[in-house]
Amino acid sequence: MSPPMKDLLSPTRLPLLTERLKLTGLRPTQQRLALADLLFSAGDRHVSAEALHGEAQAAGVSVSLATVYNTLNRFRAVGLLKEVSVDSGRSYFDTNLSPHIHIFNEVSGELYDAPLCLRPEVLEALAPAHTQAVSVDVVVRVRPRHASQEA
Amino acid sequence: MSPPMKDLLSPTRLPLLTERLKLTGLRPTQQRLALADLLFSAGDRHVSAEALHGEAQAAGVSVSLATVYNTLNRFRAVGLLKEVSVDSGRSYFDTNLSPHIHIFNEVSGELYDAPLCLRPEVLEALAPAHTQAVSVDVVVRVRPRHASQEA
DNA sequence: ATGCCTGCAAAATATTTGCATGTAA
DNA sequence: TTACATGCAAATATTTTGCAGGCAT
Repeated sequence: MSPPMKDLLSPTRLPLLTERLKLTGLRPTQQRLALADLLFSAGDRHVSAEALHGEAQAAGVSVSLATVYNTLNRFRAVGLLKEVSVDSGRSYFDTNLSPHIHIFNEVSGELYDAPLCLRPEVLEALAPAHTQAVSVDVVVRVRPRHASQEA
Repeated sequence: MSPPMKDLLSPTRLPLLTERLKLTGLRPTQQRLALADLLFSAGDRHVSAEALHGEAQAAGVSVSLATVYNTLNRFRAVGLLKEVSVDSGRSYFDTNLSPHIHIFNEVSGELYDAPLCLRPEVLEALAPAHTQAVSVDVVVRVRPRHASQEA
């Protein structure tokens, strides 16, 4: 007996998100619109599938975890998201599509962004023969000062 | 009825590997010595737990996958290996301990090394207040030229 | 002899897939 | 109407853990 999912999106953002999905060739379904709203309406975000699922539930959106995974993978496939491998065993998805550096606090789990200044010709020069560079992922792992050595 | 594991290691490498493990505080057990031999006797390597387990089996070394995981984690904990997050959902361990760049071919799965030139003060400057940089991981993802867009 | 190490299996975690049903075009 | 999307559950995949027995010191 929950309200229709569309009512959870503001009339301002709904048409924009709908258009954005259509441009990628993805159908603007209710679940995709709701997840897109959570992802793209609040600045740059780094989320795990589990975390996004939790946010959706909290927002009253009915969506299964499998659909969250499928949606994140589709969004990545069409270039709406980047996947970040900062911690093996768990995937994070990043709404910041520009080349940048991830600062990962190994103790708190926080993930910050920092700008990356890398001339395109340098990136291309790194690719071995007969390959082209697709992206560069930089992760700087930090700890609180004076913390112990081991994870 | 397999031969003693020690016999699989050359008399030249055995004492070196034994000493290396002792220096880290790890007991030089047969399984650890055999895995260390596979890891450290052939230049820089990038291996997954599963792959290393397979190599050990092929070499006639009796070792369980759980022990491979435990051993890789211990080796990393004492600084003999670095862990690489190039592909979420699977861990790779790297015997090259110096700061460097990973060139990852997304299509073939190959992983190459490239030197990283980064002044230490630049790395430190990236760490937010009250944190210190522990390491920097750079992964350049490449594809064969003219390959399609999607993973 | 003591305490760390191993093997096995089971548990824990993370992600993908099959299929019947639902929904956008 | 037709093809694509969703939900659910089960299947996969990866890694960790508990415990009885083994081995290095």
